[in-house]
Amino acid sequence: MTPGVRKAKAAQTRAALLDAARTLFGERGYLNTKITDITAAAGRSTGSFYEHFADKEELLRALLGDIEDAADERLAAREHPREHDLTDRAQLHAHLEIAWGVMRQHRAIQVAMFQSMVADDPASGRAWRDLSEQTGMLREHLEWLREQGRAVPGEPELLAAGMGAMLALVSYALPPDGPYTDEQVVDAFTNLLLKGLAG
Amino acid sequence: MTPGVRKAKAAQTRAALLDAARTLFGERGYLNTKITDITAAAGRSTGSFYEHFADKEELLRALLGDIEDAADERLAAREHPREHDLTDRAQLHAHLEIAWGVMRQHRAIQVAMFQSMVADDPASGRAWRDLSEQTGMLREHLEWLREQGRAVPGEPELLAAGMGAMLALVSYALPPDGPYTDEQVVDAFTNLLLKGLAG
DNA sequence: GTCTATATACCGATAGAC
DNA sequence: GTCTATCGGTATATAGAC
Repeated sequence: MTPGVRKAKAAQTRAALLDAARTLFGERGYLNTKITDITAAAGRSTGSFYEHFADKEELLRALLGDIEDAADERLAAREHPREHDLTDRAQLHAHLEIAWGVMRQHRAIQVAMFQSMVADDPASGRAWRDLSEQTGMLREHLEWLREQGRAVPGEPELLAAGMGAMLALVSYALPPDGPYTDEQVVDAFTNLLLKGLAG
Repeated sequence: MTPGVRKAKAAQTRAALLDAARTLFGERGYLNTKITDITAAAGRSTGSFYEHFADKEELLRALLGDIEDAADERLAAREHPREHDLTDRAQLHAHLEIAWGVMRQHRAIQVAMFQSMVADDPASGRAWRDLSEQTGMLREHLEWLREQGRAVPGEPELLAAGMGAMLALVSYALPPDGPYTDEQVVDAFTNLLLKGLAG
């Protein structure tokens, strides 16, 4: 066997592990999926796992690349400068639709990330850091609004985190075959955030 | 020793376990706190734990009574019929302030409940059930609004869950000594939800 | 690189003496 | 009711053959 072939086999194993993990994370969640479950589902041995990943968390980070690529792709389709006016219905709707769509399309990974975040030591501050980082774009749009002299209903970081929290937790909790369609969710939250209850 | 005294000692042990658990849940979270950690912190033996609780989850349910009592108490101060107009700034603010205050004052228990909920099998549907139940009051207020012929920006259950998700996850993530005061948070979310971004 | 087999560690839960 | 001691199950990670 040439080195190239062996390398290809290794890549195949790595891909099989990632695939199996994604499936299992979606079915039973991240925390309830053991490393031996992943290797068994991938048809590999336990020991083989550690040739590719140091632990389960590192595998999750590798999966994370997928969802980030998907998000970047959807965002690259249109330019995304700071100068987005979230008080414009169409622009707010587009932002929520993309965020919700990515979370739902890669639900297994979102579930895994969410569980991993919440299982961490609460005192580590990771949850707030993650939430703040993942809503950085929303925050920048709000900061831009404020720089334009427009009234913003509170601290941009706080508002962005609140909106992100709403989407993330509802997406985590709402079953895939739940009672509401994606459109219902996006429309409801667009209305709620755009005009608020007193619109 | 009379039976009465022995009973009192038992109650003391039970209380010590609950106290120790609450402290540890606040420090390291629910998932990272082992039963032996609780008994050690309470100055009792491992075996003694099972005389009072079947497992860690049952202890959490016992702690849950505390937070529910606190919420009921704050709500009993004023009547809380369905006929609350959440499009009125003062009433919305009051609701958010109470919910946020209870979560922050009993942060250890909220952290524990949140971790317990998220650690469960995602396919169990528990997360959505919990979220929906805990926001039942908001939902009823919205349903009442709708019955009055007022426009509501989406399905009441969905909107209520979204608002609850925002509060719950931000409260979980935001450190107790974080960069924002309780007032800032409540005001920001009141503004956001009352008038929305386009207020 | 992949496998089998195992060391290591940990935690939940119980048995039995007091 | 509380204690000490321990069993039993389980998951991570490694060692060594192929």
